[in-house]
Amino acid sequence: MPRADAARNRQLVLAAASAELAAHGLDVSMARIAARAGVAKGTVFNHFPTKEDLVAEIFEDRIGGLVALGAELRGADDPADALLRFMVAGIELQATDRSFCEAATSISRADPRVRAASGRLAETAEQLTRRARDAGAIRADVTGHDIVLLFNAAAQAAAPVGAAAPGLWRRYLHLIFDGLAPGSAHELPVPAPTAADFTAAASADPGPTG
Amino acid sequence: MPRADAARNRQLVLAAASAELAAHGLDVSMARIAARAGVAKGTVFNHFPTKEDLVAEIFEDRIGGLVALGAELRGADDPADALLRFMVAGIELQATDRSFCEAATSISRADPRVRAASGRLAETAEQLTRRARDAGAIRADVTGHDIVLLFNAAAQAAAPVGAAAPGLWRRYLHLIFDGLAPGSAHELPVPAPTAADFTAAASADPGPTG
DNA sequence: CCAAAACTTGACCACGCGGTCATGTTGTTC
DNA sequence: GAACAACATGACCGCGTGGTCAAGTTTTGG
Repeated sequence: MPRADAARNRQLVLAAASAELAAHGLDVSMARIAARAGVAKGTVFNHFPTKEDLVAEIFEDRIGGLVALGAELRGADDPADALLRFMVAGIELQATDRSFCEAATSISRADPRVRAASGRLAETAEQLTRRARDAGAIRADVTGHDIVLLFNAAAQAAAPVGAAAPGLWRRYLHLIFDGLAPGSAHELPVPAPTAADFTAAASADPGPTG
Repeated sequence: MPRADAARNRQLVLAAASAELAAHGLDVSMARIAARAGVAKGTVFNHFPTKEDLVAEIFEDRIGGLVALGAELRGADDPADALLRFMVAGIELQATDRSFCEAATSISRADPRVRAASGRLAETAEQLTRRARDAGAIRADVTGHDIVLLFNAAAQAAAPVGAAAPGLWRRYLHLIFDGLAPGSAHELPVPAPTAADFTAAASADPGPTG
């Protein structure tokens, strides 16, 4: 059993890291996180042997939250609305968390815990998508993987203007949602990505430093 | 007049930097660029007093290419097709160039040359958008700024799978384009961003390192 | 109350970064 | 070809990073 103060410090570090990552992205230094937590740098490394470990734990938690929400929404009355709410949550995560929107393209997809959580997220998205599709609310050629990737689309579209137009991502979410409607659907020129594409990308991606 | 070999070296550095930035993103070291160019590190700093200068020059050039293409397309027969081609070019720039897709959110929007080029790009996008709108090819509530921001949307949506599914961005471009159609347009919940939003974001954005 | 285990601490290390500069080399000019 | 300016070079600097560790401090079980 861990010591009482150690457990408390662990939570302090997690909270500090979460806040710093959200505010400044993946490039925050461990020293800065330690300072915010009110502990020494060594203490941080005591609880998390490496920076990647810390980040992975936070990411796992955040993705887990999304998965939980998705599970709730699976029982909602209106499948289209459920899917929309799911997307809102996913995009909001990226729009309000700098590290999260960076991470979509890079690091920590290599971590097994994060990859497992991402897998669960994809599955949840798939189920919500299927329900919406079966209800005729969205076009037939869109998959759960598409939905997860479209999180990035809306969040990153609004990212360049940042805090100057805080809710701008909603504009692009709804624009994309109109594109998901079955009404004006033209045939898409490229097949949807498969789970294998994601794993291949995660292992092949050399990260920012080639 | 510059010396002959100096001019040649300058081009070598620009070419090397362009390739390295595209391959490895904004985080490439100046040493690496110098090595690729076959010159010493000091030579790079001789021609470009700072890393930001080098990057800005390359960005200015790339954006300039897009603007030139947009000017051509302004005279095309089919306004909707012209807009689509313009978007293809813009997204392709981001999809094939790592630094470019990172830069959308951060650095070097502070550089006056890059900002000027971005301004010209926005203007070009506005004109192409107006033509498509006047022709009834796209919904009325979409602006040129939207179009530029949607470059990010499609490129970043496909980014996580990276090289595992090379043309995937085309899928999301067409999905977004379906959302741009006037047919299934629902009212968007947030107004389009203004030019002021961009300038405010550029000056307020603290960059990756808070 | 005490000793052993758990934990914290901050100085410390090696490294790679952007950037500088004295020195040597090369292209240019008359 | 000489002499000067323009340029190339790579050792070097300060800095911040992720990560380590011996020594000191606390909590805990008996």
